[in-house]
Amino acid sequence: MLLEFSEKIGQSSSHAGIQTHFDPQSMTESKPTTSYDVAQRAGVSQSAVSRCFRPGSSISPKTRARVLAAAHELGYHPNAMASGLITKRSNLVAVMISNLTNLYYPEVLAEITRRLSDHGISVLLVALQAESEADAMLDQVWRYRVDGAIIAAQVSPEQLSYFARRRVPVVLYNRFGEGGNVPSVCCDSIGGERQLVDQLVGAGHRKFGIIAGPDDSYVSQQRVSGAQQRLKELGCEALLVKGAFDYDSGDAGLRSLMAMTDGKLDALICANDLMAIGAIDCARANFGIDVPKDLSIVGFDGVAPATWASYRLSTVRQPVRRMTEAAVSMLVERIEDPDLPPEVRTFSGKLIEGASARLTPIA
Amino acid sequence: MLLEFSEKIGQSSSHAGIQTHFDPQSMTESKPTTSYDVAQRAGVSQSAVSRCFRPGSSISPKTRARVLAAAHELGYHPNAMASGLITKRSNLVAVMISNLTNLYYPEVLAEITRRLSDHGISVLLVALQAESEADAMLDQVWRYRVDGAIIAAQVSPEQLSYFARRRVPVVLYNRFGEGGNVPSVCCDSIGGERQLVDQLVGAGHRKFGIIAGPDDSYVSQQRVSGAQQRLKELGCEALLVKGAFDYDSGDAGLRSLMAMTDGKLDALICANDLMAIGAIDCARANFGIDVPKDLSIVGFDGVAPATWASYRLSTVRQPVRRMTEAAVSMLVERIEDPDLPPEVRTFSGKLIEGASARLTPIA
DNA sequence: ACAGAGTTTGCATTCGGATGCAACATCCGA
DNA sequence: TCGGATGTTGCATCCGAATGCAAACTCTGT
Repeated sequence: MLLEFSEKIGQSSSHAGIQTHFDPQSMTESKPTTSYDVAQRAGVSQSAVSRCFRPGSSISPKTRARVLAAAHELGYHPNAMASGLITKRSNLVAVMISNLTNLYYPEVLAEITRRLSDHGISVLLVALQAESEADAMLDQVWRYRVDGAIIAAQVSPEQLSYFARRRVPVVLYNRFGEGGNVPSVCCDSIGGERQLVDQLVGAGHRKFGIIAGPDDSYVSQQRVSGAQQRLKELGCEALLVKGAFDYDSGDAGLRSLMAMTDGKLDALICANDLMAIGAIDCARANFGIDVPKDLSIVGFDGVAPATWASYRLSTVRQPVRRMTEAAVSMLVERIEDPDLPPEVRTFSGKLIEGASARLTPIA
Repeated sequence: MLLEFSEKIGQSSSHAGIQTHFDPQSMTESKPTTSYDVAQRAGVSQSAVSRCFRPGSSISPKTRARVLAAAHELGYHPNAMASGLITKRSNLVAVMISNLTNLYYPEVLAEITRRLSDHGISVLLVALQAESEADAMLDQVWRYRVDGAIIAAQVSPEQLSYFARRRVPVVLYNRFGEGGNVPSVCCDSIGGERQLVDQLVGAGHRKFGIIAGPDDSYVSQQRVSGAQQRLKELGCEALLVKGAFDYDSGDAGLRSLMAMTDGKLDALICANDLMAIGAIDCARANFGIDVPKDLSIVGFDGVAPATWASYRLSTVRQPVRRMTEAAVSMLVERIEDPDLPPEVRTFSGKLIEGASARLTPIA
């Protein structure tokens, strides 16, 4: 036996009413308690027990007290599988996330989980690594009859339409699906990048480099095209290299750009913070560049390390709390009423001046 | 309607056999398909359908093919709640994590999730923020009748014994419960710290500072006492300040220690990487200290930022893959056989030399 | 063609809680 | 004291898949 079973169970059997013999010993061996056990102990019907745990049901305070007491004594917890079976509500929501190691998502995940649990909803975590895994993982999602899903991962349109067909509400997080026909929560990448570009150009930068994220990333596309577009409007040239949203991509990207421009680069726009951090480290360590004096580097996201003294990254911080709050409430609303129209809520990020980019003209 | 329902359903109705009328249109409206629907379409009994999806059941290849075809056409997925109800196996495992924002846990979480899904097990994520939430969150855990739990969070002994009483297997991750009576997977904190101390002392450091983690953290206690003990053995003095495992604690801790020692500090041992990083930044930015020339700083964990060029932290890296692999397999074994004895598997971390500490004597 | 061994199949029941309905209790005013 | 409005309660049934059992089937050797 792993542990001592020492809890005081079956002691408070002093209240009146019909009672069957209750053997504390059997607790440790018997099958988990059911509503029938509780009903028997409380001297009521199973229905009454059920109603006790179902808000809004008709039950007298007296019965309720008796039942709750019995339930507590027996350590009873309603079986979510049984109740889900009949109510067709699992109170489970799938949260699908691609790369948990992205530094940005853990915060999002923690927030979402907390907020969902405020609604009495638990999280079925689906961590996708490779695109190919999605189908296998989705099988699990279907089996558990989740009430909805929050998706911050690459999911094919077919897979998305599968959700729609089953009428399982979905909210995309920083993605965009099916021409705006799927509810989603996004941070305004284009606006954010335009702000960054405006500041950088206003400060006198002219020659730009951009390190993009993976091709299939929606946010990368948005951020890059937002920056490119604004740079074009302002008559600046920009060289583009591809990255993978990770630290090493920042390093590699900067090296490529330095080679391409022969070192003549005013500012570097990275599609996320992690690459910006990699680029800063590379600039300093490998090229002896003073950031931001010789080169301005900006990122996007506002992850925790961006604020660290070594970087003090100039970036656009996504309003994680507001975004997760929106995602959860949009989802919960659609679980209540699946016919709500799709809606795309876009949030503006906050420009963080930081100290990795010169954002004002030289006096 | 949010999406076009254009999938080719009900087209491949060319195979022989008794068939009822099948209306593709009804797919979009009707209730989700059950094993009875599949049975009817395949012209077999519900039992046959069930056996098709249950490995090891007796079913002929022919029937199997028919059923699978029908299931595919109808988009059928077995209802995990219904099957869990009768088999008493939910195929759910609770993964409880305290502070997801700790940089170390996302990696662990991703690994664990992936490995569990290899066993056909899904993850019910429980993200604890405050200790006080644990009870409310555990209620969810009990309702879903999880098959087991992997716990990397502060959980009270009472709560742990609750698992034991219900015979729900638990594996602790980097914790230690009930005098070794709970299966657990740990990284050898004491050994790791001793290695660090040995190296530091061997390199000539004598005056040490230690920044601890939160009082209630098991790993913090282990790491700190491991370091203290070895330092004492080697006749070195060490000042201790308290932290909270976050970046700011590194900063604050270093400031305290500098004040206490009047700047005369040879080496700083931080109970985790994040605090070490905070301390490095603080040393450089606020005290103009050259790390590691004037001060050696070491951490513990081996998180991703520790490898970044700005830090190149000297630390002990936990073998995350081996540890998660052990945690998952220990749990799965105990789900199969709950009577397996508790077991504590300890893994040695890997010393990463890095460049934030001078680990060899001055020539 | 048939007995017998081995396979495959369907029937009926089960898991634990939710809920419509009817029976019952309670309380109010007249 | 009684009618009726309101509030509680229990009964019976249902949700969807798994499974013991017995019936039906397949195949083998003779």
